Amino acid sequence: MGSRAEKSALFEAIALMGKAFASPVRLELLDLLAQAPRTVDELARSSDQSTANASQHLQALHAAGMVTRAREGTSTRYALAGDEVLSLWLALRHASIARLGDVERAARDYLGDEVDAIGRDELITRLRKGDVVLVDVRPAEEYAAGHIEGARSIPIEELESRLAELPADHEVVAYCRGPFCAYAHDAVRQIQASGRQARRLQDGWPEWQLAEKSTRKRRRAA
Amino acid sequence: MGSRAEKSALFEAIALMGKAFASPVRLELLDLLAQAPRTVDELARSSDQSTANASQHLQALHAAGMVTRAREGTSTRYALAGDEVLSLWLALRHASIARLGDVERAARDYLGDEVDAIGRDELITRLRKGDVVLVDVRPAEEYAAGHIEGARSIPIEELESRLAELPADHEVVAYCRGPFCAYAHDAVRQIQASGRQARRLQDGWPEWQLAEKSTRKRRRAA
DNA sequence: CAAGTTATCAAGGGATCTATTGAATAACAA
DNA sequence: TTGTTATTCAATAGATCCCTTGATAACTTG
Repeated sequence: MGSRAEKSALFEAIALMGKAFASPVRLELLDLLAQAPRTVDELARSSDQSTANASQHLQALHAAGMVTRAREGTSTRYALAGDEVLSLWLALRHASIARLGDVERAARDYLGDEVDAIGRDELITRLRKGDVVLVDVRPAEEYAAGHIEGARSIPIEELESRLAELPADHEVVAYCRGPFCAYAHDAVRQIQASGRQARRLQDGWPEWQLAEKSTRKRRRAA
Repeated sequence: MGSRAEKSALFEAIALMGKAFASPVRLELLDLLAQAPRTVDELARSSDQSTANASQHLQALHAAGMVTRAREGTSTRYALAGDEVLSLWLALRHASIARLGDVERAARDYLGDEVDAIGRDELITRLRKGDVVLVDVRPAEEYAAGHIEGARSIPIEELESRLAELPADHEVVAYCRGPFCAYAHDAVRQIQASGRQARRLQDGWPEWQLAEKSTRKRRRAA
């Protein structure tokens, strides 16, 4: 007990999970799974990987305990293994933004010009007052897998043809997968171009969902 | 904007930090730095690595933005780069405990039999009532670098000879580096063997410190 | 049962990572 | 200056990781 060998074994066991974060492909798969469970094929297509490669990386994530796997007839559906994993991924993203300038630079390149954002707290009070319309611009399946209460689904590809559904006299808030997802940025630009007021929610569905759970827990404790 | 190349660049930038978690040696170095800043030589000795190897890993951590480096005369002192990094490390440890059975098994092997633990909330109320004595059993330098308010320092190596300093009529709570540190476990066993009541604090100094900061922030916001 | 999907397996070349060794450098003290 | 200590650099061999390719397995549907 307390020997070097046993201490090393401990850190090696943790590094097994750490290794899972060492590949950009796996990170992208995790990011997709943070929205909704998906099959290998869907994940491979969304991340521009060959099926075999996506499958291999998913197996690595599975071995690291980060995703669960469920057979569904002819296909296999992978999902994040739990909230610990989600918050770990969000913590990595957060820390990398804070510490690596390249991440912010890469994000700017990918997202284009910054658009006005609104924070969680402000959105909650505005929603309570009823003077904003909240729009989920992710694909319909992701909305179906979970969304912010009170949001309506208008996938980004349908937005242009459904602009008329949005009120002209209220501000519109759009949200999507998270701070690195281009959908909400695009949506805000489109909505603003139509003469309406619009902002994007600072975070996306995964962050919102985690925040909900932790405030609920804190309230229960108090 | 929004192209595959730019999206890949984004995930590659994040993976730069993710790669830092892929090696057990680097994790151990991080764990040591979570207690207090240290020089290369100290880190190498504490982690049973050659100086050159420790230096190389520290440089990798530095490139990943996870540690800062400061020259101090003839030596170089490394420190965690910020709270985001600390909470990221704690999140990894937490998720690995939750998801990888091997981690818990390895921890049990390293720590020996479980001893009674006390949580943060209970400790706070007991401290307020003044009916427990809180002991920091880490090395004196780590106590000096930061400790729980109201704790007294009795490094584990000195504990046996200083048992008399502990009151027999109050419960003693010992804490150390964290849930994977053997010091508090050992301390509780020693104190109990001397006929006193003792428990270990569930978490260690790093967790406590982060929790302090986040409750303070929440209170400021409210 | 045959054909078609979907996912995994197996093997290999190329890239990357790791620890070791020994030399080089920087700061300081005598 | 010369020696001492603390750290980094450079080179290297061995291990591991990554993606591709082609075959295989599991299951569904016609």
